[in-house]
Amino acid sequence: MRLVPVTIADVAARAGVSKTTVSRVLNGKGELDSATAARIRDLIAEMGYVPSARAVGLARGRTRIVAMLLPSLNWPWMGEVLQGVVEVVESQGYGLLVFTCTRGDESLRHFASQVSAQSFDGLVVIEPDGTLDYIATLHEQGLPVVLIDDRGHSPRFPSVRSTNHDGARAAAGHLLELGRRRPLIIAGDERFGCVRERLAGFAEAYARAGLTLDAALRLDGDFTYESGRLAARRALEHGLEFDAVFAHNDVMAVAAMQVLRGAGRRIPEDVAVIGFDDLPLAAQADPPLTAVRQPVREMGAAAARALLAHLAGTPLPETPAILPATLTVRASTTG
Amino acid sequence: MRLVPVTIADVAARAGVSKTTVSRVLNGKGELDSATAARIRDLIAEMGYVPSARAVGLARGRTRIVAMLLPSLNWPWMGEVLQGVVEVVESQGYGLLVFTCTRGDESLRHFASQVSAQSFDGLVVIEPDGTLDYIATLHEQGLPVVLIDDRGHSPRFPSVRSTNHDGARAAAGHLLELGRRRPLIIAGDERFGCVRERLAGFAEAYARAGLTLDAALRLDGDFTYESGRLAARRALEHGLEFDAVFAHNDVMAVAAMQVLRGAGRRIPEDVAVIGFDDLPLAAQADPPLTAVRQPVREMGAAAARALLAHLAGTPLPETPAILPATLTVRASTTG
DNA sequence: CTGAAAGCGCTTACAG
DNA sequence: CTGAAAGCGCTTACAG
Repeated sequence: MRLVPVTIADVAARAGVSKTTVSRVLNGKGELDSATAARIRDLIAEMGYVPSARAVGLARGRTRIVAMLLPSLNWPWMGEVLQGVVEVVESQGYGLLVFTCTRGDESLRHFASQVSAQSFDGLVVIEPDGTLDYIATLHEQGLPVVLIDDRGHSPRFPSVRSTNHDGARAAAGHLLELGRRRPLIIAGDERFGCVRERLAGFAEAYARAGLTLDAALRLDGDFTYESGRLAARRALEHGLEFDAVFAHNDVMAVAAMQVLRGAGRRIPEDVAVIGFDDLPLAAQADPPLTAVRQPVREMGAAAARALLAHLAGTPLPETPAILPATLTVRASTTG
Repeated sequence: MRLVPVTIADVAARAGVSKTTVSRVLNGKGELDSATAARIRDLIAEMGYVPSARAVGLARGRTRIVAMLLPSLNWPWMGEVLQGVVEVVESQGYGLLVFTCTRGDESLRHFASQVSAQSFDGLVVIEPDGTLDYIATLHEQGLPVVLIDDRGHSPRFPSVRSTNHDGARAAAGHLLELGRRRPLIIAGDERFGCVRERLAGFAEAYARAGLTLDAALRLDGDFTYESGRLAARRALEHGLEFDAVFAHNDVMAVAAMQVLRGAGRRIPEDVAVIGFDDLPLAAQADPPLTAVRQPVREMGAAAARALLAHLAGTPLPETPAILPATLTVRASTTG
């Protein structure tokens, strides 16, 4: 049965009409006799006819497929984003093609050739390192693109982002309420806009309270578990005095908690700890980790919705869509 | 430029040859004058011509797209599997279409319609709950399918799995070497073949050592963090005596560790703990968790390789491909 | 309200 | 070694 799929010609023949007519009931275009329309509809159901995606795509010049380009699927929150994208895409009857960049240039070549082959109608992207200009080029050439801006790029094409600044400010506000005046900051790489925003938002809340952050209390990590451990160890070795930790992601926060505990610091009594992202591992840490929640799944869904709306005719907004990052309080600060 | 893509007709016209000839150099079929071939090749490069995937697909009756069907992208190891699949698929010039089942029947309807529309050439699947028969049907109807058998289905179509039995036996062997004679087992749902295999493998090692496991020391979880905590709490409340924990995944193992520690048990001195899967969270737990490693990424890659080989003409093996699950020893047992 | 015909951009016998 | 023509399975002016 699958070997001899039914085509529009088969349906037309059995209905005794032209392919044009069948095509019309399929697409609901043009006025047609309601009786024959009903008859054809029944026949379609009975024969289990589904138009070939390939043929429709060629005839219409569209694939009804959306692509997602991302650095790697190994990152902890990548699954969440993808889930947000895929649900929206599927619910509109589109397919989702996934491209990864783990094999460097070769990955990118493969992706580029699929772009040229017009394998999809639009693109949602989380920037693989160093590809922002390339993506901008695609956008300029007319490929509908929406960026999920996890790094604070603020590009000159449509994007979705979250309030890194406000989220960090909320974290600082929470620590201030708890009377913590000497927070240790375990930051990410400052080349990233999101890192600069988080640093600024955090500092702003302290400044408003009339406090200046001690520059010595800032250590830079790279978002990995190991770098979180390292930062905490350094802070201890250098004899830094701090009563809180604000890490730029959950993994570094958890790593720091472990090191501090191992050194005899009580959490949160001696050191209150806050992470960023609020992945499942935050709630499952010991003690459960207070964290700024990034709505990654919603960001994926929002990006997909914007892209699909564009494909349906709505112009893409040129200003980024901004979703709120909010604080989730747990025992690592209020135990 | 993207708005007026170059076609094979454009290349043929500029080269002063027929489309047939261009097609031949594209596909390397038939013998053709090496000089003209070279000239056309240069022209193709110069014009940046890439054949339309839609047109090629229609003409050849193939899409060069592979689909992956899975329950949800939220599961901790799903990203790893997908990564394994996507790398193989991309390296062969195929595209990967991802389908999810988070929206229940509607998701499945969407997927089914894409099957009927012949949107892809083959399928890699991690079984969404209750779809095994449906997938078997697809296979019978001629759709090339490979199952990544995470649950021990042992279906009657091609699959990839890991040695649950041997992995659990290795875990037990390790505990026996450490002199642990009363292991608490936090199992998964026994409806899953993988759970039964792990129980059997674990028991076998103890039996060989002349020891019978105390049935009271087995509690059932459902692979979630909460169920791991609950099992550990129950064990404590019931006053069960145990000197080790073997959990059927890492998350439950970590949850149990936290509860036991909270109750004053030292790990590993009082209780040695072993998980299953060996996700990043195992190495990042405190103490680092000994775990049976499931090669999920390799399983994804193996499934993709088998599928692509089949699409290229090699018959699919009817016996499952079996990858080894091995023990990674860390401080939760040997601290 | 309906159909014949051209076209989407390729591939593939077939003929020379 | 090369090309004309048919075909893949649809959609879409155009005509009636």
